[in-house]
Amino acid sequence: MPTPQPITRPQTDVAAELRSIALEMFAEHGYTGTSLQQIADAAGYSKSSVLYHFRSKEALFEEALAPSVAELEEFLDSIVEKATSGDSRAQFTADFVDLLLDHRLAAHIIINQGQTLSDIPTVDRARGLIDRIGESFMSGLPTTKQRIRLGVALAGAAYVMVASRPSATEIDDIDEVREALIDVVGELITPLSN
Amino acid sequence: MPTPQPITRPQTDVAAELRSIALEMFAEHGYTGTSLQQIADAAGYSKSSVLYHFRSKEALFEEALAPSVAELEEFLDSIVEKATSGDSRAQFTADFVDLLLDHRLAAHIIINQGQTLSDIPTVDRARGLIDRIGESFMSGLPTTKQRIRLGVALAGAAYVMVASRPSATEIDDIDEVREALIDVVGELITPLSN
DNA sequence: GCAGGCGCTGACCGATCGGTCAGAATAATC
DNA sequence: GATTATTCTGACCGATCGGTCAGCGCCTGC
Repeated sequence: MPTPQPITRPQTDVAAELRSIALEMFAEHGYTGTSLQQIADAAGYSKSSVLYHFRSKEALFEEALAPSVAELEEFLDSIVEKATSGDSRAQFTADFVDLLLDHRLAAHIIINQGQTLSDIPTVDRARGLIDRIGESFMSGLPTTKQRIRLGVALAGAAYVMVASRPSATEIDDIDEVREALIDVVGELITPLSN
Repeated sequence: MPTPQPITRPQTDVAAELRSIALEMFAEHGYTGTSLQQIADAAGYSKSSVLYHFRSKEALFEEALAPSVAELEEFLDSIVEKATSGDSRAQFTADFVDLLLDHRLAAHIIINQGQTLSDIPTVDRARGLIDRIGESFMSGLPTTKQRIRLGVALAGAAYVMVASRPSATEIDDIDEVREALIDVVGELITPLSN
């Protein structure tokens, strides 16, 4: 007999299911381009039911994004601890690419729709975190060239992850993508002279 | 007396004005996030008036995007003529960055909202053109690594141009941006071995 | 059995969406 | 000045938007 969960641990967490489906649809069709009705239909519930689990569309959006943003924040804090230990640069790049890959839907949303949705707190916070990457990683005031290299690396990586050719990334070539991304991001993010 | 235009050449082309305003708003708030009412208000006309000049919202969107897409197509044709003349690589990169800068709103829309709006003919055509860049520029079948480098370059550049820090790109540092973009795009797009 | 809470839903709300249409206002033609 | 196009607009349309609410079914604890 499998250990029965003593406290409430619904084997099918409806809220989590909705968050997952919503995140996917927000990434694919945009926040304004996705209606609660569409999310409800995709999940097999009624619109009212979605609004029973989440106060509003914006609340659903924020909760769907929150875990990824939290992990990004955690990642940044761990980076600051290590400071700029020099040779950990390569490790940072690999970890960062893995973070992006793990949260590619959220990353895609923040990068592509970030400016549009900057009045949503979680999105705004995420954008601030991205700025922190630049500040902490590049010594002192970043030059225009450095800012552009970082921007190209972030937006480019986010785009490639979701838009990679036809549809969803196939599992068998994800390692190839990962390797190529680490390569190109590392190249862009390494602070060159000037 | 300045030469009076013999045929109708309205000194203030309302349709062009609407296209311009609409393009800006579509880029900033997304296609689905921008309503005809908002465009009309921004232009100082009524919604009915906008629909007098354009058959539909989608038609306005397509016409606002069309000139940029046409110029991209022209650019690609001129590239094919030159074939791969080798040393013109640098020239290509500079021309390409200039093209992106000249049409940065349209580029931003196509890159960021392209997959969402791929059912709109002009957008779909533009995405096809972008694919052509990859095919024509990289010899034979592009490897995963090459495709990713191109994707990063395109999406990254498009992002930087519109999202470049606070708001609209200031005129005085546009040369600096241009230079940095040419540098980074050139670096990414140059087909390395493997 | 039954009371009560939880998950869920349909009906409904005001607002706004893209779009139509008849007609007012303006400009051009004779 | 009268006629005719050309712009432009308010009123209106059905559909959909995000969101509210009363209540239905169902499981649980007594």
